[in-house]
Amino acid sequence: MNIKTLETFVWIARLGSFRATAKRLYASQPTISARIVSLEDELRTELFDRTGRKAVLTAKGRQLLVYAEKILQLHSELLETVARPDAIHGTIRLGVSETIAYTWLPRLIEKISEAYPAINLELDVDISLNLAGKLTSREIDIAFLIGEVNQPDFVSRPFCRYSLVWVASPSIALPEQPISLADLARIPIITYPRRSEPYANIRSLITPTNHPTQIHSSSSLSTIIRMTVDGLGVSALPREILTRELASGVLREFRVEASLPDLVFSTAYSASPGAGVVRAVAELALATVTEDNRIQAPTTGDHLY
Amino acid sequence: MNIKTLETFVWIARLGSFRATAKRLYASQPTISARIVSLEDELRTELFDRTGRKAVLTAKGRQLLVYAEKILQLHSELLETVARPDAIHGTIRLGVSETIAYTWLPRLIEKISEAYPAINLELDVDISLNLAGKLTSREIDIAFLIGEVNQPDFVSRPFCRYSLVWVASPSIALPEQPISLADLARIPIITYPRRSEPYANIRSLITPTNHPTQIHSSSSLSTIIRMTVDGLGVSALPREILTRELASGVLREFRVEASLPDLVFSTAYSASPGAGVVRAVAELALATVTEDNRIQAPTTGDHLY
DNA sequence: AGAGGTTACGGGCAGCGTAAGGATC
DNA sequence: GATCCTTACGCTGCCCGTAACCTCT
Repeated sequence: MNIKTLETFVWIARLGSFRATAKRLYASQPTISARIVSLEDELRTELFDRTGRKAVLTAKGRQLLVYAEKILQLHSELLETVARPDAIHGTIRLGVSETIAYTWLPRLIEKISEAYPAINLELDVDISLNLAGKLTSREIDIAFLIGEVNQPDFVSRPFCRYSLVWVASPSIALPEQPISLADLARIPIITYPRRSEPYANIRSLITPTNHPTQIHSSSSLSTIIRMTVDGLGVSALPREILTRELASGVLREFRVEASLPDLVFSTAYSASPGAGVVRAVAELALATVTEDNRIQAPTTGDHLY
Repeated sequence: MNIKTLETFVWIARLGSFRATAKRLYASQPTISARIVSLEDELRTELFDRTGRKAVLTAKGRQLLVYAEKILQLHSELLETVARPDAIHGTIRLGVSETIAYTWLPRLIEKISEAYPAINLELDVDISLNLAGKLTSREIDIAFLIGEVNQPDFVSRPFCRYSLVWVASPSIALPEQPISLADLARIPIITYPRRSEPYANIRSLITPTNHPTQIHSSSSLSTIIRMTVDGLGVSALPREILTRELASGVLREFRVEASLPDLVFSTAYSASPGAGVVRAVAELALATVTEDNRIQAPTTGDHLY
């Protein structure tokens, strides 16, 4: 019995599937089978019922799960405590919403590589709704997303807030004074994808005007910015991702009578034990934000993508 | 990192020696070295200071020890709980005083092989004083001995009691009535080794008579019996080891005015974690005694040695 | 010199991936 | 038939023991 085998066992218990575990642990499916067989041989007990679509724990398997999770928990605590940071290795799957990717993600990644040079990061940029789904299906280990993940077994903590500013190309004539919602509704709006919180906020903002406003949405922030710069519409975005465009004058800020709610981002990750490194990364993320005590623009003006 | 490596680490910490650990774990000394080197490489930390006569833990090593012992503890609990009994394997070093070896040790061994067929037993028959020493130096895992082991980190529980009967060869003329201590002191006495509790008890029994009694002692119970049968002296032994001799009439019981204290045996083993199987064997030993609710003679009249 | 740990090296076996073979829905 | 796990098999790499070497007391 070794720790790798116990980890395999725990992941099968979590995912209900040998195949998914193989993918999760970057191994072939027969390898996963072999590990469990060896564990079952050693304990002379069947651990999973493989008939049926999902691998389901037997009674003995449930007993083992308790111990295995405790051992994995201790093991990862051990690594955090006694290992020198560069000895902590492995792959962490990071799910981030694009706004994060545009702002302080580069700094976070820098911090992570600095603190844990041997950790491999896998980035998955997606909208928050999908990130939450990927988190619960354990396709990613930790997410930085809009809103909170209100699932049992998941830790979710708000950690930064962006207020949105309305911007438009100078080619669109707009007054210095705040414009009314009715006026806003007559201009095409480019924003985050449908099924995202900002989209819903804008939708509910202009719905009362009863105007059939054109709303373009894109899952790519750089596309939103590009379209706005090209004068295809106006958009409401965090000021932090627009530093270059506002400085060079290709975009101009304008004001609207009604205000949009801020975007509140949280970090979320599985609360189940054995994910000490993930928790450490979450702490690092929080520290990265709080050390400046406020949100800053990325150190470089260049976008990530 | 695997459990075997952690176990190796813990044993070096306990014994202060790579070499002793190699012996303890039935491996070569370079193998032990290699395991620790690999652990140190993985954690990128030095765990032992090898200069000097003893291997001594570094600060990081002490941190690791805490986790390693917890993990080993969980691992052995896991084996006890979820493994089918015949899957529990390994070697247990059993230290027993000869009286135990003569009486219910065969039944205990039978019970152990029955409950845990894959466990290897290593027997070490010695006098109780030496057993206590071997226990603290971890040469044996569990001991069944006279008296208690009053050491920190050791569990010690009394579990059976033998009263001693005086026996002599019929060739020695002795009255039916109890004889006085003065009379007893005139006969050579054959008993347990010096530095043993029974020897001390007999010594203090006859010292008041001020008679220069001949006391023969032997570390071999069968020799004591043989000498007594041959009429070289009388002896005080548990009735349970004399069933054959008393039945065949080669020994006869006689009474003495003063009485000797009973021999109280206890089981003792290390209280430090990671020795779950040892504890299980201790429980089994207690059960073996208490199920009959009294001490019995061995099922077979034949002696072990 | 002797006790104790490290280095060097060759052999065996455990564990891996690929490919083919059931079983269940 | 699709999905999922098991079996078969060849290969790689790790881990072990032996032997020689180094380093303190």
